[in-house]
Amino acid sequence: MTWRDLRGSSITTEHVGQSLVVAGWVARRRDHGGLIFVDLRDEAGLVQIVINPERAPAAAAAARDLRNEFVVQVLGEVVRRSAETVNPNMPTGELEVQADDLKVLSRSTPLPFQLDEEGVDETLRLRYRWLDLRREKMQRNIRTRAKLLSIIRQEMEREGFVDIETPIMGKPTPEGARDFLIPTRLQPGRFFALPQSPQIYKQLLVIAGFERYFQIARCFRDEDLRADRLQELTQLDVEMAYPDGEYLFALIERTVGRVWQECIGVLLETPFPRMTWEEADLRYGSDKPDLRFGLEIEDATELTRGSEFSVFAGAGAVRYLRVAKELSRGDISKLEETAKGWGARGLAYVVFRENGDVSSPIAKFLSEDVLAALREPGTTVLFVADEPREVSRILGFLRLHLGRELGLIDGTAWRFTWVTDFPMFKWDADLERWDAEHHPFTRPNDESLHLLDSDPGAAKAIAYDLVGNGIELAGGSFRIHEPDLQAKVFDLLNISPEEQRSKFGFLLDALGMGAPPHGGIASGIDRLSMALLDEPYIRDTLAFPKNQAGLDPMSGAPTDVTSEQLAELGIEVVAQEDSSSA
RNA sequence: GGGGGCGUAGUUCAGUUGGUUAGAACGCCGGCCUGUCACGCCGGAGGUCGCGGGUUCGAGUCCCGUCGCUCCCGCCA
Repeated sequence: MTWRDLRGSSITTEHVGQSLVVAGWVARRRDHGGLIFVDLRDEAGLVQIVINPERAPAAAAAARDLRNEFVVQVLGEVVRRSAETVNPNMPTGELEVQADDLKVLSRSTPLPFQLDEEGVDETLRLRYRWLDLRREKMQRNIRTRAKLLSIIRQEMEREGFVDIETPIMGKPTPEGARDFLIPTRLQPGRFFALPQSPQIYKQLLVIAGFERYFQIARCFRDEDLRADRLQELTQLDVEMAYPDGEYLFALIERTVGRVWQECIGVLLETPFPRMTWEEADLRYGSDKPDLRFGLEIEDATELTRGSEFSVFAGAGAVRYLRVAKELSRGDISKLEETAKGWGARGLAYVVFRENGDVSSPIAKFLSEDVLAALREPGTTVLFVADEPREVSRILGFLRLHLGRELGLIDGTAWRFTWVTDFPMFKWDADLERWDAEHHPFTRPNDESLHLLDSDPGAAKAIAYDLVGNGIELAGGSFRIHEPDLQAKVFDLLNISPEEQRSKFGFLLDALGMGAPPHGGIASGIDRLSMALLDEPYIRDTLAFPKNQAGLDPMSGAPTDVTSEQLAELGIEVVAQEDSSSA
């Protein structure tokens, strides 16, 4: 007799009556009615194996010692059980395999945690990641991520984008995040850096004549980790010559649309709506607005200009959120504390009661006209007054906070939007200089070119982000392709000509040798997976993540190295936090 | 760098105003039952209450310190 080998795939009703070889982990074993029942766990879930000692004495003997998580291989016939004997709540379904033979392929020690248990300590999960990954949710996450990557590659290749790898060991970058540095034996005392992004390489590739480039690139940043932040991340990197914004947006919309539909069966409405950065800032206090709920920011700067309330009268902007509810004093003072944590100086409020009363410590400073203009019975108005960007920032935080606290967010909705026309620069008040909002290679739009000299803060970039449910999922820009314009932007960013030469000389040289207009977009695959899977922890979109301290509990990396290794590299470790002997 | 939370059995947790021998569930080991499926029943093993110090007649519990994990702020062009 020939056996059909079904190891690695799953049994369906089509297999009824056939003899098969199946294999998997033993999830449970039960003895009953003289029979031995074994639930095998494989990719598809659980399959029940029944061993009758009279029919298969050898299999029964082999199954006697089975405990959890042995790997076994079973030869047997698939049977469908009669309807009246099937318990509708049965996890193993209506099919079972009647075993003729059973072989233990691999044994297991008792597991450090149970695979069906929720809330297991993350360090333990990471320490035994190979077990953690056997769990249904992790299987789904990792497999879905693979599908996402596959769809992205298909779409990019269909459009003629060429997949080109760029160096992992590169030049340390002066701007942006902290670099991971790599010493090298051949050049003691000198360091490579891991790339924070292939930004300059991709520009060079387009300048080199690869008019459409893409890469699924690994990027590294030596910054603190968060629930939604990694040090080592994966990014779809796209760049093209003669860029066309509409084309790029449509490309991303089509790709994201396919991903959502084929991975989770959600049909996204495209094209995605768009708003300018300024609009996002004014209405949502954020450059990544969560559009799953309203609660938009309203402006009262003009309305309160003549107010006797000095905080309002002297502020650069007075804006407010209107909550459709009469908040209590306690609620409001809690909100004020929270807002102060974000740097708010205070939180003025007016409660318009259903009965027409007005409760507010500042009402006496506001004219009847002002109150009449704001009046909406049964609502609470929360004001923040300060410089415009502060007001935006604080109300943006407050809006999200209230959205969560008041349960305004529709957890089933998918709301995507493009945010366009980012500012070129933001003012760093501490260092008293301009910083690039996006990065130093971003192109100002044509209308903003003349503002670079007169009013850099007002200059807008050809830069855009894709935001989904308040998460930044992609971002890109058109780049500067003229060396003189690039030098001018470097000047504005307070990078001296000498620094420009030493740090970016090769880019300036390349731009000076016939660089075509170019631009592109990049998308964080980890964040995209998070959004797609509705997974609050970015680490659970990855097979082998580091923990929040940047350590790998499984391998123990990073570790000490021998003094010989250090000597070869010409490195001396001066001060070492002594955590090993504690 | 700063703030919050957590740390008790292999795992997830409970543990009262400080009070005898620190408990439960699951897992593990042994036995029984016998078309079971979160099987059921009986029995058993398993603990430096993260670590150090203090207060007290007495500390899992209170205080101080410290370590680890986690969430947040800073930071992440």
